[in-house]
Amino acid sequence: MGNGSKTPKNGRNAPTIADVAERAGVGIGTVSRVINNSPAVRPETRAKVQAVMEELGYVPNPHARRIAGGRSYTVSVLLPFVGTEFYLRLLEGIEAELGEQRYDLALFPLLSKQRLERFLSSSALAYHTDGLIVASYDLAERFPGGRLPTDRPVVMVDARSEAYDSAYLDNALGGRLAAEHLLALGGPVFAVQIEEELDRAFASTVFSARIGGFREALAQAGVPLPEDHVFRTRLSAEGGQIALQRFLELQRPPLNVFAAADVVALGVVEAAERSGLEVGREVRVLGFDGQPWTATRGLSTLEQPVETMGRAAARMLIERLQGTKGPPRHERFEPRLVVRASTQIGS
Amino acid sequence: MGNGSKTPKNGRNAPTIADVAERAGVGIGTVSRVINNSPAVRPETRAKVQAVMEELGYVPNPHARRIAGGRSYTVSVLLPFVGTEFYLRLLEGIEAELGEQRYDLALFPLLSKQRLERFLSSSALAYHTDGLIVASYDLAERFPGGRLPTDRPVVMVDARSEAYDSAYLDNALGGRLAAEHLLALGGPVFAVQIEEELDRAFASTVFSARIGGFREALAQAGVPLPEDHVFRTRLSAEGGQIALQRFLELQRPPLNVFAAADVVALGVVEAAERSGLEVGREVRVLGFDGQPWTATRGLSTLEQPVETMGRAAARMLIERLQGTKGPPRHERFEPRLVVRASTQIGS
DNA sequence: CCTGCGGTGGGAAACGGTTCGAAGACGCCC
DNA sequence: GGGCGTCTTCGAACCGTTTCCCACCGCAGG
Repeated sequence: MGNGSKTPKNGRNAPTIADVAERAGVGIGTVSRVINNSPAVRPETRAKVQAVMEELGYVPNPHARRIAGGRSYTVSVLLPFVGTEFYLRLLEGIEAELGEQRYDLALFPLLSKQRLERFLSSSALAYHTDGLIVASYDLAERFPGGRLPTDRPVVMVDARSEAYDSAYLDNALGGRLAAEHLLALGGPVFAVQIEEELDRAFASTVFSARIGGFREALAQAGVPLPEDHVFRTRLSAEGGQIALQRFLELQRPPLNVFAAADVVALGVVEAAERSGLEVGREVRVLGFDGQPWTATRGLSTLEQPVETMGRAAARMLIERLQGTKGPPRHERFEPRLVVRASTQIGS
Repeated sequence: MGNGSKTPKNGRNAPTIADVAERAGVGIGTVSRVINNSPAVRPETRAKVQAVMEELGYVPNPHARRIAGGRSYTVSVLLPFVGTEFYLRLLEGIEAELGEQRYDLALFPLLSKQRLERFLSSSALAYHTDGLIVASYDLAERFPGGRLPTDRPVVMVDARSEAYDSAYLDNALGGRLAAEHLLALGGPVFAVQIEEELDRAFASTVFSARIGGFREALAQAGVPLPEDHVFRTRLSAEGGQIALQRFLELQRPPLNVFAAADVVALGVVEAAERSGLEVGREVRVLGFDGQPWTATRGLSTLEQPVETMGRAAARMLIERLQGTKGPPRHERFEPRLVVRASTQIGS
């Protein structure tokens, strides 16, 4: 096996920093500096090196980076193990921001508490990462001292934490906006609440915050929400279908329904259509999340800036990784009411 | 900051192989051989080294292993992004087997096709692992040539693939067993089928195989299954609730329901209880999966040896990693009927 | 013309492991 | 007693990066 002939193609042995250096006629240190955006490189040199990297398809080996530099340029993202589009969008945002800073991410689905603890303590995993982004759960509060047993920086997203930086949505505000909107339409108001035990391992509070804000705004307007106007279900479209059935037993159309999540709102719409009721007139439905498909289904919703929140979280983490000190910072985001056919008479 | 005093505790700087070697009075090569179960170590030496490793809390750095040895002793597990207990159990099995061989795993939730392709091609991730275990989807068939674009070994679990080793359950057999059992009870038979688009990114075939076997066995017994005796829903307990509602519109109790998944069967049970019907007599319910909680809920089910399948998949992968050649091997597993109160008259 | 200095670039050392050639210890045989 | 395997063990070399020290360059100032 003479290794005289280079095989820099996407084959078994990838090109190394030495290959790049040689081909570009510079030293390995210079290549490293280019990779790490060090300012101490002349623009022409940088361009030349980058061209060679491109040509050779060079990608720095993260394991080597980790071992040499102490950092892996990788962050772990801990996310609930539920299949919703929300997390897809959130990751989109996180990844966009991390990518610009040449960071990678490793996903860690939160399947069980046991697994989480193994992840955090036993260091044997592939998750030897520089920092953590935790989505949707305030994991910190379930550990003694209110802090995760790790010395790496942590940022919360879609959740607020006292102990760590966080980027979160004002869910209660969303509930209040929902109340205002539905009240303006006139007619009785109902709500679909969602069980917090998302995946029977961890509990989130977003849904109760949404319904809480809703209830509060209604009360302030002098229209309290009766208990039987609230239906609780697990997170599924079918739960929304059942909810509307119940509501129709109590009340003849027209009626207004606020669902704490778009998926559930979709079920309400499905059930209405199946019952031959006109959505937007006889049954008005307002969801929450702003999932992409709500536009084509004509579903009114409270849109949250998911990608933006993801980016914000990633940015905060990177700043911490670069040494920023100081008390936890919190970025608050607001949902935006998007009115579509499902809460508008006719088209 | 004199570093004269060692801090081998679980602090910032973990002990290295050199620390262990020094403390044990051996060379680093010997320590490495102990770590890797090389036979060329005297038992007493091995014991001594292991004692020191224990004492120091030494864990080999996977990045260093990867860089030095070419392997990372880590395998990726690709799994659908749905929050079911099935995957928890599957991972339990996989992890048990891998752990015995000193391998770690990195989870990769299959959120979208786009993300999968990035994972497989762009090598920049932390997922520089030695092999892949793919759960539930025959991902291979969606790539040109019917093979994943990777040269690392691949094993399928809970799915069968022509191109790769696989450990899978005979779902059709489960359906047939279900049919036999329900027929023996007497009375009309219904089925709840589940949408294959588990998480709207990838499609699985397990549910249609289950219902397929069910239908086939019924037909053979001369009791074909009418179309309106099959209700389709997404995977959720509420879907089961709605299904029973529909069935009760067509048929007065007693009736028998086979649900293609335990979660859905649970919904059927819930709906029956809410309607004041006696489960096991007026409504008989049979699930599929053998989730741990079925025991306490008295739900009859087709139990699958999930952990065992996971172990089998991991074992096959490790063998491949150790150089085993040859055509794809397939391990077939069979579900086992567990009869409980939900398909038994009285207690 | 010499000196000093900021801006660049080169490459040795280090990171924490694996691997492999070499060497020591020991027992056996002639 | 010397020759020769076998069984263990040692530690240097290496994996692909980062980091740091030093050298070099060109230019302004004395």
